[in-house]
Amino acid sequence: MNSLFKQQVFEIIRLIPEGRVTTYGAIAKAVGYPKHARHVGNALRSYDEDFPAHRVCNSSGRITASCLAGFTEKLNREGVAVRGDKIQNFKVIFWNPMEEL
DNA sequence: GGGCTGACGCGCT
DNA sequence: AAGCGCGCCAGCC
Repeated sequence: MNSLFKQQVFEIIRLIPEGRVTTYGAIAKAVGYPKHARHVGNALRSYDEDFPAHRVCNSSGRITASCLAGFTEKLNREGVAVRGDKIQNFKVIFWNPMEEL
Protein backbone atom coordinates (compact mmCIF):
# COMPACT_ATOMS: atom_id res chain seq x y z
CA MET A 1 0.00 0.00 0.00
CA ASN A 2 1.27 3.45 -0.66
CA SER A 3 2.33 5.52 2.29
CA LEU A 4 -0.22 8.15 1.39
CA PHE A 5 -2.88 5.76 2.57
CA LYS A 6 -1.27 5.37 5.97
CA GLN A 7 -0.59 9.07 6.15
CA GLN A 8 -4.23 9.94 5.59
CA VAL A 9 -5.37 7.27 8.01
CA PHE A 10 -3.13 8.64 10.74
CA GLU A 11 -4.24 12.16 9.93
CA ILE A 12 -7.89 11.29 10.43
CA ILE A 13 -7.30 9.41 13.64
CA ARG A 14 -5.51 12.41 15.04
CA LEU A 15 -8.73 14.37 14.47
CA ILE A 16 -10.84 12.11 16.65
CA PRO A 17 -12.01 14.18 19.60
CA GLU A 18 -11.40 12.96 23.13
CA GLY A 19 -14.25 10.85 24.39
CA ARG A 20 -15.29 9.84 20.88
CA VAL A 21 -14.44 6.78 18.79
CA THR A 22 -14.58 5.72 15.16
CA THR A 23 -14.14 2.56 13.15
CA TYR A 24 -11.64 1.02 10.76
CA GLY A 25 -14.21 0.89 8.00
CA ALA A 26 -15.28 4.48 8.42
CA ILE A 27 -11.69 5.64 8.19
CA ALA A 28 -11.05 3.47 5.16
CA LYS A 29 -14.03 5.01 3.40
CA ALA A 30 -13.01 8.50 4.42
CA VAL A 31 -9.64 8.13 2.73
CA GLY A 32 -11.21 6.64 -0.38
CA TYR A 33 -10.40 2.98 0.13
CA PRO A 34 -13.69 1.48 1.37
CA LYS A 35 -12.42 -2.08 1.07
CA HIS A 36 -9.26 -1.56 3.02
CA ALA A 37 -10.62 -1.59 6.54
CA ARG A 38 -8.17 -4.34 7.48
CA HIS A 39 -5.24 -2.24 6.41
CA VAL A 40 -6.30 0.60 8.62
CA GLY A 41 -5.86 -1.74 11.54
CA ASN A 42 -2.72 -3.12 10.02
CA ALA A 43 -1.23 0.35 9.79
CA LEU A 44 -1.97 0.78 13.48
CA ARG A 45 -0.10 -2.30 14.68
CA SER A 46 2.68 0.08 15.51
CA TYR A 47 2.13 3.72 16.24
CA ASP A 48 3.77 6.67 17.93
CA GLU A 49 3.23 7.40 21.58
CA ASP A 50 0.58 10.03 22.16
CA PHE A 51 -1.25 8.64 19.19
CA PRO A 52 -4.91 7.91 19.99
CA ALA A 53 -5.12 4.49 18.39
CA HIS A 54 -7.38 3.44 21.23
CA ARG A 55 -10.16 5.53 19.73
CA VAL A 56 -10.49 3.12 16.83
CA CYS A 57 -12.58 -0.05 16.97
CA ASN A 58 -14.46 -2.33 14.60
CA SER A 59 -17.93 -1.68 13.18
CA SER A 60 -19.69 -3.38 16.06
CA GLY A 61 -18.04 -1.20 18.68
CA ARG A 62 -15.63 -3.83 19.92
CA ILE A 63 -11.95 -3.36 20.62
CA THR A 64 -10.01 -5.98 18.72
CA ALA A 65 -6.58 -4.60 19.39
CA SER A 66 -3.84 -6.68 20.94
CA CYS A 67 -3.52 -4.53 24.04
CA LEU A 68 -7.14 -4.45 25.06
CA ALA A 69 -6.40 -3.68 28.69
CA GLY A 70 -4.31 -0.63 27.90
CA PHE A 71 -6.85 0.79 25.49
CA THR A 72 -9.69 0.20 27.90
CA GLU A 73 -7.86 2.11 30.56
CA LYS A 74 -7.12 5.02 28.23
CA LEU A 75 -10.72 5.12 27.07
CA ASN A 76 -12.01 5.10 30.60
CA ARG A 77 -9.76 8.05 31.40
CA GLU A 78 -11.39 9.91 28.50
CA GLY A 79 -14.84 9.11 29.76
CA VAL A 80 -15.58 6.24 27.39
CA ALA A 81 -17.18 3.32 29.21
CA VAL A 82 -15.94 -0.10 28.17
CA ARG A 83 -17.21 -3.46 29.37
CA GLY A 84 -15.08 -6.37 28.33
CA ASP A 85 -14.08 -5.41 24.80
CA LYS A 86 -17.38 -3.69 24.05
CA ILE A 87 -17.63 0.08 24.00
CA GLN A 88 -20.78 1.25 25.75
CA ASN A 89 -22.91 3.87 23.99
CA PHE A 90 -20.92 3.19 20.86
CA LYS A 91 -23.62 4.55 18.58
CA VAL A 92 -23.77 7.74 20.61
CA ILE A 93 -20.07 8.52 20.81
CA PHE A 94 -19.26 7.31 17.30
CA TRP A 95 -17.41 10.01 15.40
CA ASN A 96 -17.89 10.00 11.65
CA PRO A 97 -14.76 11.13 9.78
CA MET A 98 -16.79 11.66 6.62
CA GLU A 99 -18.56 14.59 8.22
CA GLU A 100 -15.25 16.29 8.92
CA LEU A 101 -14.03 16.46 5.34
C1' DG B 1 6.50 -16.02 -6.97
C1' DG B 2 3.10 -18.28 -3.73
C1' DG B 3 0.86 -19.13 0.58
C1' DC B 4 -0.58 -17.43 5.10
C1' DT B 5 -2.07 -13.89 8.15
C1' DG B 6 -4.96 -10.36 9.82
C1' DA B 7 -6.56 -4.16 15.17
C1' DC B 8 -12.36 -5.71 9.10
C1' DG B 9 -17.19 -5.86 7.25
C1' DC B 10 -21.36 -7.66 5.54
C1' DG B 11 -24.70 -10.95 4.32
C1' DC B 12 -26.67 -15.31 5.20
C1' DT B 13 -27.86 -19.24 8.40
C1' DA C 1 -28.52 -13.87 19.08
C1' DA C 2 -24.41 -15.98 17.51
C1' DG C 3 -21.67 -17.99 14.05
C1' DC C 4 -19.85 -18.83 9.56
C1' DG C 5 -18.24 -17.82 4.98
C1' DC C 6 -16.38 -15.06 1.81
C1' DG C 7 -14.40 -10.80 -0.30
C1' DC C 8 -10.62 -7.87 0.24
C1' DC C 9 -5.30 -6.88 -0.27
C1' DA C 10 -0.61 -5.16 1.82
C1' DG C 11 3.05 -7.36 4.45
C1' DC C 12 5.87 -11.04 5.85
C1' DC C 13 8.16 -15.38 5.37
